[in-house]
Amino acid sequence: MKTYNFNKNDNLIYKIWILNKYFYSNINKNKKPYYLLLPPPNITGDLHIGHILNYTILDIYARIKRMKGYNVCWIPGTDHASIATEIKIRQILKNKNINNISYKKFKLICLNWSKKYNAIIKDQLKKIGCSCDWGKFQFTMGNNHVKSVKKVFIKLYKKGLIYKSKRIVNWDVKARTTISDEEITYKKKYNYLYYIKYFTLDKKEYIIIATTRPETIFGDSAICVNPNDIRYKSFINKKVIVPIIGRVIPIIKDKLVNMNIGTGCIKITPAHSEKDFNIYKKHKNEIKIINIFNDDGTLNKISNIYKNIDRLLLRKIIIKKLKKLGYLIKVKKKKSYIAYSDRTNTIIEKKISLQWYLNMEIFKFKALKLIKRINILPKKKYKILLYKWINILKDWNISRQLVWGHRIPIYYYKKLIIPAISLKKAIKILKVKFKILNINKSKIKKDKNVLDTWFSSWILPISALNGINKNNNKNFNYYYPINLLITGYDILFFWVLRMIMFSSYYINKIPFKEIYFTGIIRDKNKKKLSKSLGNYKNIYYLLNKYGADVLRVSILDNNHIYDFVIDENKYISSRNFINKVWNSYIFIKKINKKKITNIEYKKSFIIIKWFNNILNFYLKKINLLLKKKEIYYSFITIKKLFKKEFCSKFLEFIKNVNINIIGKKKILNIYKIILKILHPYIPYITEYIWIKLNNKSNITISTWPKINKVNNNKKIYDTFKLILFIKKIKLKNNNISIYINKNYKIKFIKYIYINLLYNLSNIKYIYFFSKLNNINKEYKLFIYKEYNFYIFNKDLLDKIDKNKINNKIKFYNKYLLNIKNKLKNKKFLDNAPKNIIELEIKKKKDIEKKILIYKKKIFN
RNA sequence: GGGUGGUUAGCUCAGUUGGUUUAGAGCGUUUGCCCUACAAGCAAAAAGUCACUAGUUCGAAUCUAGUACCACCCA
Repeated sequence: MKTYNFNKNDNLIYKIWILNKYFYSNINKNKKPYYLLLPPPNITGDLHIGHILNYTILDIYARIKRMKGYNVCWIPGTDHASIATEIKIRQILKNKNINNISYKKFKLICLNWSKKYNAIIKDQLKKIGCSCDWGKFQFTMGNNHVKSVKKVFIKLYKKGLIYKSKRIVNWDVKARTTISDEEITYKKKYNYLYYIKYFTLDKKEYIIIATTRPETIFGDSAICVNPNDIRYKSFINKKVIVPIIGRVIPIIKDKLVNMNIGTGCIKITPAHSEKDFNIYKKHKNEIKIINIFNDDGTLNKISNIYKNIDRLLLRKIIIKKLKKLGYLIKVKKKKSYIAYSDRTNTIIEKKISLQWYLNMEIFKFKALKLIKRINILPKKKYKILLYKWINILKDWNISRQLVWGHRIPIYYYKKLIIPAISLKKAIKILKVKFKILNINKSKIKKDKNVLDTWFSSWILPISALNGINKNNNKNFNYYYPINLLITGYDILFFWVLRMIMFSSYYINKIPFKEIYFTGIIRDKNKKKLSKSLGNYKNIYYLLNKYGADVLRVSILDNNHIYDFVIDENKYISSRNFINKVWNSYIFIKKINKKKITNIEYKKSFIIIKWFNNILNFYLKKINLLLKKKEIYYSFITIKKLFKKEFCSKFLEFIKNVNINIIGKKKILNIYKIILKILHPYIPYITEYIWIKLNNKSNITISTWPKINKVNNNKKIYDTFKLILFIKKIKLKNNNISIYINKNYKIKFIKYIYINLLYNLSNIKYIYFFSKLNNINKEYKLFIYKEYNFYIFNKDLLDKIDKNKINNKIKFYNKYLLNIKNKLKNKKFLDNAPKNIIELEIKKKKDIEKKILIYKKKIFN
């Protein structure tokens, strides 16, 4: 078979790995632990190529470390993603025209959804080859995790860090919940500023306010001006009438009002603006809070005839009416930034609301102390960013008005607030602590809010080892902290920073020793891959079309430190690469063992020795790159080793000589080393070939190749350099004779090397000369570094276009002039290092010779 | 408005301490080859004002500043 059949093999191979428990990890004091955590994907849908980027790089590290003898424990998991999942499910229900669903039923639907997608995600992770310990799988709504989250909440609550407070929050009218500041995107949009008249009680005077939101007049509590504003001094403490609704409100003064924006005079709606709310707090005695919205963004009872009309529609109605009644005097177009919800892409409303908050000060303090110990890769910029982020952190709104998520473990009984892990515990506390004996169970009420998703994922590094339910358990002490966390920089704030804060506070330890940030895969328009845009291909589609190894190569073949794009070309070139790996196996298998002469044996032996040197060189380079965590460069190097060195050179040479049993064994050893190096990057095909080669054990548990001690034989090195050069300039079927300067003859004096030269580069004759004059003018001069040699080949040179040669001569003349000027420059000669000057002189000589050759070509 | 990153061949990008780079690779294009691993292959060719301007330096794709465009993050 000429192409590799991944569909048949990949599943089978994964089964072999699982059956042999290769990825299973338990405490082994003789081995160094290597703890990895899979950044849990959301269960909102299946995985896309963006996830695969992180997981592939993680897998490479897991496999290399395993091969290097570490006890690798890679814990996989998924995130229940409370808000994202809930929105998704509600949307699906809405499309099916299912409304008014009960709490219990909805929760059940969510649970079934999570079961379905947990299974899909697990399957996809396995299909791309992730070597996770599946026995340790973590779902953020799993039993162990739910317990841990509750425990953490209660502990923080008891310490007084969690509190309830009425504040202005971001309200997503579609999802009907609060969302955090981080879940908001500001979009540049044109907006209109409306200038509206507010008359005083006697209707003789009026004041003009400018607002972008005329529909909020129902919530107007006051008009506010800056106390230093001369224009409005006479108005202060007077009263005005709100247009249309006729409510009387006071005019107050506050320094928070900017005199230069609009008319310098604003209306105050404290329930729906953070700034207004701040002003309200200072004037509590003078004004009231009026909430005008329902949870879905329609107007409430207070608006009377306008109730249940959406706010955006109402705006149009109100503007019309204001215009008709003569209140609206001016409309101004204005560019502004409008807040949209990341979750539902709807305009965010500000709303006053009672929410749970977590005081972050102690977390910030503890994290800043320990963050220095974390090694941040690949760029230092993220470290600066982390500090910056920590410092601007406000108290965290941790409650969400959703169904799907961790219910806040707080129970209310009459006026008592009881933090408890379960109803049973709450009753016990009531009985024991508060000594209430006749408890009316139906009057115990649980808090209706759920916790922000990140409140459950920030404890994951600890809770995945059950370190919260059983602190200092054996597993936890052995594995913690994570050795290397790999994740996209986009969740730096949401997740990474919070894990650092939690671990620092809770156990006074860093959660991970090292963090490696990757870029993000984008589409051709440089947009993030997202489910709502649908700008990516399904993973199953790609797996079926190309297979896991091709997918991995397509990802690895980009510098993933930055954001990048994968186009169809990448998949095709990666497929070609995998195919070549497969065909290298077929070729190796077909090598015939023959009985051969001593000279033939020596020839094959030299080729093998030469390649072992190359292999060592590459292995050193790859080890160094891996140590520096330069994963992209390591892959590029490995690809080059396989394609350019192993296939194009080594295997091509092998074709030209006969091989005996010993030779084949040595070739197989080389091939096995190549496969081992390739294995972490393309695990499936390498394992398949490994099995086909009749190895007793699997490549997954083989050891990483060591650098062999091979004598650096200059003679071999020089011979192959020359062979490769001749191959480069020689076209097939051209009769080439080569003349080598006698001074260098000594290098090839041994028959065996001469023989190899003939054999591998297909030269007809090799002559040695001592002086240039001795050579027939028919021969054309080529220069190869330190060797002077001539090649006889009329056809080759006749083909060369004279114009092109002229151009080349021009180019080299210009270049030569540069070098000559450089060498004339005293400053250069004084300042530049000796070797650089020597190099320039050498360059000059080389180019002069080249020009001479080209000139000869033309005039001959 | 503030910050970060980018601009190198038709496309996607490398270029790791300024000098072993006379700017490279893959894909695409053109040419020649089905020679018993691979046509998803091999061999070769064409293709570039390194965005622009100034500066530092003996020497700049590389360092500094500014400009333009693109993208992302934050408010």
